[in-house]
Amino acid sequence: MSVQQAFPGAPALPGTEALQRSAPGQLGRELDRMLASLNGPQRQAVVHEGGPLLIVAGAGSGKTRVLAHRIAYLLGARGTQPGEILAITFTNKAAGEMKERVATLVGPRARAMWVSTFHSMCVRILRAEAGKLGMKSSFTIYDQGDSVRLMTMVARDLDLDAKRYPGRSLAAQVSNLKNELIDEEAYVPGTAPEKVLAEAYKLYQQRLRQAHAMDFDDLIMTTVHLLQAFPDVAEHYRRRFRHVLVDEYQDTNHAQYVLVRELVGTGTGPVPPAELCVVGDADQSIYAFRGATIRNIDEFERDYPQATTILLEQNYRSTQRILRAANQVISKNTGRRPKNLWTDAGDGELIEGYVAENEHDEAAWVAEQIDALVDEGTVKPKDIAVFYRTNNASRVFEEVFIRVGMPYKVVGGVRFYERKEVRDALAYLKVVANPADVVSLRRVINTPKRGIGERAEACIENFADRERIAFANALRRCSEVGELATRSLKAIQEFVALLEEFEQLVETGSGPAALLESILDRTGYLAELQASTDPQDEGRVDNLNELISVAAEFEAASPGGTVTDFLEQVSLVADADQIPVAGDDAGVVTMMTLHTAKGLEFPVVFLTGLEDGVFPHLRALGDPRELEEERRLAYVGITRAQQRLFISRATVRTSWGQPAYNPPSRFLDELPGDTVQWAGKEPAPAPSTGYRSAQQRVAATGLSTGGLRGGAGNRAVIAVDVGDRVSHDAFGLGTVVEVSGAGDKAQATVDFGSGGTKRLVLRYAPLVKL
DNA sequence: GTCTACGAAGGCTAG
DNA sequence: CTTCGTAGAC
Repeated sequence: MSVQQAFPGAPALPGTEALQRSAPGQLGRELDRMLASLNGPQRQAVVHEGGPLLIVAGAGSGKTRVLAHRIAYLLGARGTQPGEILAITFTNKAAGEMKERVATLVGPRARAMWVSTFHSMCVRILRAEAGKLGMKSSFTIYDQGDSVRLMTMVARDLDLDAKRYPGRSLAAQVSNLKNELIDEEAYVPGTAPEKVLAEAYKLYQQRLRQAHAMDFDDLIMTTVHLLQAFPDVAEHYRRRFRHVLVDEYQDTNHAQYVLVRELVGTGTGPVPPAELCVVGDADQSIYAFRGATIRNIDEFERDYPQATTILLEQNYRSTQRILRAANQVISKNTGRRPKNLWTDAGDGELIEGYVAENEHDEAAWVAEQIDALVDEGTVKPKDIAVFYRTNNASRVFEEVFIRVGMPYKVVGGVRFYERKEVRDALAYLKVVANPADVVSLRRVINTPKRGIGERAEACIENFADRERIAFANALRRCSEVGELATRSLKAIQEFVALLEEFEQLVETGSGPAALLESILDRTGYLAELQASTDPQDEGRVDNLNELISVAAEFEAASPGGTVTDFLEQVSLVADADQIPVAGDDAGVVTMMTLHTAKGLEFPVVFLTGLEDGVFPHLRALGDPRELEEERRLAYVGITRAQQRLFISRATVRTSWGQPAYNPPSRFLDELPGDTVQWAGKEPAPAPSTGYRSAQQRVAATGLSTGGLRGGAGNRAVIAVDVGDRVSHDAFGLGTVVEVSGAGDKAQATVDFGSGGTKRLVLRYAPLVKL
């Protein structure tokens, strides 16, 4: 780490004449006050000039503040123009907040900065440079669902065995290749399955091009290739962005890493390299599954030999006790740069733990604790967050919260934009904005049912192939197909007329909201839902109304915004973008996955499902590297808590419709013993008798538990048959060779291969059926 | 030819 | 427990 220039006191203000004229002296005082509010390393990070800067920011060490202040300092004290700044954040929400913070410091000219996510930034560049790539600037963005659907179509066209090569898996592999910047030309397959993948990759890319579409990973990869293939384009952006700031650098993948490098430049051309500032914490890297690699942060100094590293270890968020727990857990990971978070905030209260009988009991306990905390009057629901490892865990909490009348919001999960009706409606918009978009076109061609079935679709496709025209054009020329039934032909003609009507609407200046309303009305989509007796469809109507509101809001916020612009905004939203904004009211309890929780903080945090097989996730148990990632996830979870941390696990949990006896999470053993106070009893594997579960207590105190399933009296035992493959936490994989007894006394003899043959009581054995 | 109902299969985290 | 694919009914 290089020695930093001491805080320069009252900084001179070179090159900000305009500002100084409008606010003489005031900006200087503002900057002084701003710098004085930072600690030493933070201040160094803010005022650092020149070479690449790595800020290793521990959890809660004020990195967002440092970034915002650094930008303000660049603008206020170093004469940087807002247009020269590119800041890349993790979510759109973070980008918005960053912009706002800077705006309060330097005024409305902050608007000229680029503050966005990687994906938004790439879309912006790609739309501007689409011509260079032979694309229309109104290209459609395919999300994961679209990619999988397209890949499934590709696999079918290649006559691939759907069992061996599911679209989902092929799409995932292609995604991984793109994250490594390996395009379909560069990919060199070795094995037979890889050759199949290569074929699928090629055809998939061809179909994307025909549809004028890009998938999520294309956005990054194509931007990199654009910058590499067109030096003039690269130079243009390098001239423009003299400062590149990247947040959450530990979550960048290879493609994003190269993208940053290309934007910054090496200075070998006519433009000197931009000033690069990255912020991150290797201990909070939790996105390996989408290609993120800690390497990027660990090797920053090797990638940029001139780099300066600044370590932020003082934590302004949590109590010392919470930090001690977090430090202890993360210290079990190997090969990490040692880091020790500290605070002068004092010890704080003990972490409270609870061993629940089952997941319902766990949820009831959480609800009970929240109720008590809110009753005390010290915290409001909005101060409280409940975290879980996987989205499906939210359901049980929702059930209990609804029952006890606790206001809450689930962030993420079955995301709004992934709901069927919302996707259908958006698919119509996509088709209108981009008729070449086959995936969307085929999604809506018979939605709602209008008598264009599989057969008719195949006829059109054949015709399109024969005539070498696009599917959309074949539809329009359906009368020439010949082999179509009159009935189908009529249906198709009506559908085409409908599409033309919508296109007409856009040409006459309708915005996305009006178009959406017209689509839902004229296609009969809304009418069908309203006429339905299915109670689920009521919610669907609500969701569609919500979507229209979103479109109306979009129009209000960006006048003149096109349908394409609206679709872009909608496809790039993140889970974390929908976290409720803190107001003056009591707000609601927030529930989310640990992944979504990254970057957030709450006075009170509940960390649930601390069981081996849940958290750490089952898929990570056998893999030390994945286990370390789970541990980082635990570290992220613990460090979200400001004042109070509650942790819980369930002795038995229903998963996949089967009860599973999960052992305590190994992370529990890694917590310092004196930081946790276990409620009710010691953390023992078997539930003892004679204590009342939270579920029973909730029932007794009038917080009715109604018909909670899987209660204490209704203990289910894992059902296995001879020949079943099972997994045991300690013994590994095995095969059931004998079953005896019934109910609680049921036993199974399991052959664990090299692990020997064991006789297990199913009631207690941590056995999972495969 | 198209729609609906049933059985099988796969299940995490996300822009 | 959900989503997908395939078989039978309209």
